[in-house]
Amino acid sequence: MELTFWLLDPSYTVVEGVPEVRLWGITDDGRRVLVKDRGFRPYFYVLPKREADLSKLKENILALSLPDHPILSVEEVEKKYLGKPVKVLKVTCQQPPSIPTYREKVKRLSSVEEVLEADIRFYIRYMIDNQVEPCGWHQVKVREVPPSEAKGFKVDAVYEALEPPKPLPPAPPPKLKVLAFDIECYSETGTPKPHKDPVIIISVVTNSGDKRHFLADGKDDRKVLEGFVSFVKEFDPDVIVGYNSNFFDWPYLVDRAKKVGIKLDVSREGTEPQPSVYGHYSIVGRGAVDLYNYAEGLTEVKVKTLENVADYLKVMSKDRRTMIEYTELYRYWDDPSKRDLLLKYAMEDAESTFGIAEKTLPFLIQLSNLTGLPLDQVVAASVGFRVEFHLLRHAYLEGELAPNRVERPYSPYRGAIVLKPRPGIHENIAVIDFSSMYPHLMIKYNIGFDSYLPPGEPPPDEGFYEAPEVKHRFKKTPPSLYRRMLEKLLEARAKIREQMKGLDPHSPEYTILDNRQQAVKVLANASYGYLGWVGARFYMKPCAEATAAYGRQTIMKANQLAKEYGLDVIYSDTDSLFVKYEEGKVEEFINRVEKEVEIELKVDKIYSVLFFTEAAKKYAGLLSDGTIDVVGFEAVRGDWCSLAQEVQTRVLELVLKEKSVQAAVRYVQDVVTKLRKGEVPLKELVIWKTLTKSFEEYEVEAAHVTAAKKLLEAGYGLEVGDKVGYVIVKGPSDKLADKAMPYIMVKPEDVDYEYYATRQVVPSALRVLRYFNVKEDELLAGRKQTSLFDFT
DNA sequence: GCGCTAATTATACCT
DNA sequence: ACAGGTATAATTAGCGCG
Repeated sequence: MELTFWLLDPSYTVVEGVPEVRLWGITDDGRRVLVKDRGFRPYFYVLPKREADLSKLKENILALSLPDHPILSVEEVEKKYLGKPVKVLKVTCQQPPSIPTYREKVKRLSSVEEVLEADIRFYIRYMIDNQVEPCGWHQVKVREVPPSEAKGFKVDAVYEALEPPKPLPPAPPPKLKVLAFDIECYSETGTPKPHKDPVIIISVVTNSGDKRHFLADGKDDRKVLEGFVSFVKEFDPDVIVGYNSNFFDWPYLVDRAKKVGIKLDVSREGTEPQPSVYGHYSIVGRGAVDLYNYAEGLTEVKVKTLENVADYLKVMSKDRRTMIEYTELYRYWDDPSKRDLLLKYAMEDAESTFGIAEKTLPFLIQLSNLTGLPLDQVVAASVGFRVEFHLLRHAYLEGELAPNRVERPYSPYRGAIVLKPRPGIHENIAVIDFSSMYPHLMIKYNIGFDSYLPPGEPPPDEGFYEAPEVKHRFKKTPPSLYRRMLEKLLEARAKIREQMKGLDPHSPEYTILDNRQQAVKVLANASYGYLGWVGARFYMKPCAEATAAYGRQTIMKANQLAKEYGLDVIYSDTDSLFVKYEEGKVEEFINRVEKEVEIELKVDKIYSVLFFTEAAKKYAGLLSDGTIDVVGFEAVRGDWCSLAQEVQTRVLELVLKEKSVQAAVRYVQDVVTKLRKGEVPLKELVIWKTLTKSFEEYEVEAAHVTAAKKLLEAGYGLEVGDKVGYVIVKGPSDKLADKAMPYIMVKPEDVDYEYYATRQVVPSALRVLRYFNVKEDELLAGRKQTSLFDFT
């Protein structure tokens, strides 16, 4: 029979010595199913040395075969390696776990140059080779496995694939069952530890409208764990989402369940959550998604707490949230009069998580489908790996072998051009930029690891492109794999955007397409950086270096033409030009540049008023709708206290919009006065900085590090990558590092308000106001003198 | 040892 | 673990100095 299903989660196992790929999915009629395929075998490639005798090598490899998990075959196949045709041996084995062993043995054979693609996970290999796509629809010929033989699989039906599934054209995903959860633990001393601290609450929200708590019995958490497990089994979610669940909830639940003797068998094959690739927890048959991974990509949110992210995504407003300090949680559990509040708080966490999932899953589903990484993995994988898996799919289709991942020393190269801005206020400025400059340059000059012509190699008849300055050469034909891949991505995006035009922006069709085009954009934009990443399989520095060099040439050309057209360039960074907007001239200029460099150029924004300091990468501009863009300034940097950010934002508003330096000065003076009187909430004085390495690795004493040490002493778990919130207090010495206190330990009377006045508020205001002759003294003096002139 | 500047370290931003 | 370019603050090293 034929079955149509949408692939949610791939896994595999070895049954009776045979590898079995397991495709967990949802059918077009809404049944949860498992499709098993025992027809696929793991393999790797052997690149022989040039002088090697292939038939001899074949024999030598086969001689390594062990009876328990044999080598099934060694065939000679034609492939390409970095664009060059090669004869390689494909070594097919019986069992995936034997691959690493055979790889090591084969590698040591004298006539072997390299072993390739031995480290690609079995079910990923299966999907690549059969063009099976995660989060995509497929059709497959199957035989149903009788229910009596399918016990232990928590699905509506189990099938055996008679041949590999075939992908179907893109269509909307099925209705997925989504469950969001969050746990609270009981700890009187800092971060809870699973060996001693129980789970007291698990709150759950589902998209069937269910919201409920599971509670511990006092400090006995057996009931809460059991309740949760049986609820998961009963609701049977396709996707389970948490927030920081990879680092907290799942490992904690697993440890706790073990400790109290409860089986956390929440997967669709009755197994526990397992730690897996990219630091994520996998639950077989479901998509376990940690939305913190998604939040890591939101650069606009500086401190990525659940509350902040939910607020930013308009899922749950921050000022309407029930907040309880982590240190206080246990008191709320112990005190019957406060417990309801704790339950409310816990539920709001689950609701926020659920809300974020609703908004982000459609995009993540598209990203999974496009890259070929399973949903749970694609969320956890970094940008580099997303690009890489997408690339692996292309490489396979074109017969290109994937190089091995090797450790390389960091090796930087020259990048883009940034011009110094013209400081001060400007009016009517257009920001013109090249669309997707790097991808288009790579296409135009056929850049790629397979088209690269190393020094000394004779050029082909068809000719080559030679990059400026760096002189790297690339064959003009055939089109590089990178070029074809990027063309596909850019075409796909253009097509999607065309389709979107006819649709209502609020319709589900529109949303799906929008998510798809965003996913495509992510990949296209990261493709240039990937080639210069020393961790990349397809690392090829000359490609990245040449692309950057062409980029410099292109923007320089545009700058030169702007001058010829009488356009005043005020600033330029990488692929953008800020020019005085003169309508006719700008259009003519754009046409000319497009003709010369063959890359689309467009007016991105027009600022009615724009402000620059002497510094590059910082500006603030007023748009016609009255909004102000702030770029690069302290106001958008997460390592300044929010009071200083607020002050700078307001100052920019007063200067750009109200055009009143005087009002800005008065405003700052008022804030300074208030600050000195202690009338500013402590919260606004917290400075957040990331702990980027372990304590021992720091070479100097930094404020956030000393604050972090104090947190650690008090029992709080802190890890590399965490943000430390501290406040500067009147300290034992003048050294700032000695005066930094974790904000949760600070009393308002301890605060060093002079620090905030002289090192936070006034500097951030002065960054702008000093261009209008405002002096530090004036701002610090409080409101006395009336000031100065306006620039208008 | 003191007071200064220059160099180094550390972070977060922009395209 | 996508890239390089840039700004900025704070700490530390280095230097002159009876």
